[in-house]
Amino acid sequence: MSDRGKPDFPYRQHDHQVCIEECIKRAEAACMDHNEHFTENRRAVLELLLAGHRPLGAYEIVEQFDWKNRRPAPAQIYRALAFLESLGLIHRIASRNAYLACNRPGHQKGAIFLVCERCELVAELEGTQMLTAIDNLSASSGFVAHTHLIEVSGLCPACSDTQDFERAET
Amino acid sequence: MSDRGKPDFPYRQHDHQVCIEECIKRAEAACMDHNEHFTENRRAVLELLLAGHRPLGAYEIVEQFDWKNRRPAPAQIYRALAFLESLGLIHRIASRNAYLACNRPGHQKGAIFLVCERCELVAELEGTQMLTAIDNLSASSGFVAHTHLIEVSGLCPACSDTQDFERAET
DNA sequence: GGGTAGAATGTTATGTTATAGTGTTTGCAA
DNA sequence: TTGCAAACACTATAACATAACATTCTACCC
Repeated sequence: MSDRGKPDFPYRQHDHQVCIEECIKRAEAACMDHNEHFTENRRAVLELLLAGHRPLGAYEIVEQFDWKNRRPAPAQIYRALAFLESLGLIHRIASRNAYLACNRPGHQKGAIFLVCERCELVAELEGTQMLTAIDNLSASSGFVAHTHLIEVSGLCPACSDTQDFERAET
Repeated sequence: MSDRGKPDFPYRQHDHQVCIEECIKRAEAACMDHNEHFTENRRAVLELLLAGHRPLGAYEIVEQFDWKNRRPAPAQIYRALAFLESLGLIHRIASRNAYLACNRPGHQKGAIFLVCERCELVAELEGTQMLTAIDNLSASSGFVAHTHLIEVSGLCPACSDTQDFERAET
């Protein structure tokens, strides 16, 4: 990976194992807080999403799901996804019809997603200020904003660096 | 429709027939410019989308399509949609899996969509400044932005005004 | 006019994403 | 131990989208 002078793109030089463990811990805590169960099914789905900072389609999750040698039906995966999303533990990437583990704990709202067209890496930026600006713009039209969707497609630093087609590392 | 003090939300007090005609004219011109044909199929799809400032799903278009008493296959509709989108005459609303006629001629890029959760009306705002800000934010992470998706869900002025469930007018 | 190349359309089939509906199991508390 | 609610299992189907290939239309050249 070439780091020459590139700015602080998320995930560069991070310890992914620690990252995963922290996310799981946060998930457990969030379930406690909401008096919900962090069941094995839900945990398995979250773990698959945590494997990389790349969004997975629901059916990719179905395929990769190997807990107790079972291949669950889509409905089961969608239930887990809906649950995890309701707790702000994952996000749906609308432009890809895919799901991504959240890495901004405690900041369910106000994310901007940078989606790499080449390696599929997705960075989640804090965008509260941006959202405020958008809310103001909406409000000036008399529109009452509830939820926001901001997704940017392009090339991540690693991919815009390289000319060949190797994938950026997680 | 109650107008008391509400700001300039798009489509209020506009002549929709004129609006439609202008869009059709622009479509014809755009096709001329690009040396493409504005075929009856494409026109029919665009006209359906122009009927209201609401996004239609591809299969809604299939159902409403009555040109020459034929009911086209989805593929045909998707071809027309892809064509119209390539010319910037329509937009895809990702959060709804639906398509919307463009009403910002000549400004293919840089739109922000305000989607009413109640009446489904979609306003398309000029958001070039916002996009520049987002590009700057992305760039500070070393991300090279190509395309943007900004969709806001909420309530349009008419719907946030009313307590009952009648729909806002087109 | 006739030929022809490319665009557009017609048609069939299938791939992909998402949810509805119903019944069963599980965990927990009265 | 019974009863309840949450979660899960399973089946089916809805909803969205594209692949592949045949046919028709259109513009243009001879």
